[in-house]
Amino acid sequence: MPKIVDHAKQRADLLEGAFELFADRGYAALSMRDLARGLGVTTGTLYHYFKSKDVIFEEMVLRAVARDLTDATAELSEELSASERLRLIFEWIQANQKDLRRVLLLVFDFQRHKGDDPLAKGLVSEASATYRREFELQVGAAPGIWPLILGGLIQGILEPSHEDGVARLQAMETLLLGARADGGSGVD
Amino acid sequence: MPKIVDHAKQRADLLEGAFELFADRGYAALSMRDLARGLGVTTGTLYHYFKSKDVIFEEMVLRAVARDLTDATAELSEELSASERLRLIFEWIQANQKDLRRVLLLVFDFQRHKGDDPLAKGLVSEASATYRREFELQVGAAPGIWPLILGGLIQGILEPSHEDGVARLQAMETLLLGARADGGSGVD
DNA sequence: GTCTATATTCGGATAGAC
DNA sequence: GTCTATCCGAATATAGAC
Repeated sequence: MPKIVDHAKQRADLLEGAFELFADRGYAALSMRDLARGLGVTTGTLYHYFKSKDVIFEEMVLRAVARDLTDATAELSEELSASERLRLIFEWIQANQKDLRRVLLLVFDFQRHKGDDPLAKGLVSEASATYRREFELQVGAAPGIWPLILGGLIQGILEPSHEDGVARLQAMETLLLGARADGGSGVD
Repeated sequence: MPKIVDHAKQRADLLEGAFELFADRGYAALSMRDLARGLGVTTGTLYHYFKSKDVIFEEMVLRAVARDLTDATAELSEELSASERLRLIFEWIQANQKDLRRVLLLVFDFQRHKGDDPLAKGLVSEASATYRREFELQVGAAPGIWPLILGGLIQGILEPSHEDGVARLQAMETLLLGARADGGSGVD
């Protein structure tokens, strides 16, 4: 009788571990060999569960996005105002900013390595849009708020010493109120 | 007497060409051989003018920053209001966004390759701070405006199809006015 | 271990000002 | 012709992949 393993769970576990390894070393620099070694399996096992390095990367990204969205919105209830939801999401982002920055850098490394491969671009823009849409669903689509979120993360990468999350949250609230005052249909 | 070439000009020309090559291929993927070949010289020549690949990269970045600042602020006069200056700078950024995005991606590639080398971090944060300080000098330090600039560029990298510069400019003007109304001492 | 590719070095060739 | 900054590219050393 063959050894029975939960195929889906094994895949999920591998993807989970792959995230840490990719985030640390980048897409290009992490070979399948290193990935396997870091996961405690062989390349043969990896290829048994996944068709290619790209497939691993793609599934890992989609998984991470889904987990983030669940996690970030877990405590948001319908009864909260847009402003309160914004504050809670902002706090989640601040708490997870280290990981979020690693993801951004990983995505840029992936993009660079793939040149202008349309598949890669599609994955990146789809993942990015998923975050953005959920954010706009939660707090409204006031122009500028989402780029301000992204910009805050980038600023933290570029100039770690020069950060002021509180001021940025206030700026986002200003934008939120501004859009409300307009007549509400603020579309970015 | 020896052959005379304008040493400073030759350095500048090499750095100029190096920018295009680095921006296209990234820091890690561009070897000194390829760089030399792309510039129409040999590695020997390169090392005659520069101590190392890192020095080339650093000088090239500082040069590009200086050129950008001169270029972006060329048409700004003292008589313009902060809001008008913001608009002109924003238009310059929009016109040069393709290059600016390439520079951002290049910097991220450099950072990844250098790990947490403090010299590399210093270069990146110094360059970033130079842009930011000049911007704040020109339009004021209203919280959120600078990250919003960065975020717009990043959004363009991640989701090229979903861009709205006009809305972002309006958001920045809102933030500018908000800071003014506060009493003016809005520090990010 | 071998093989490949890299950043860097160095002894010599070249050009052109005097 | 002399001199030397400039330029060349094979050689070196080192690192990593396999």
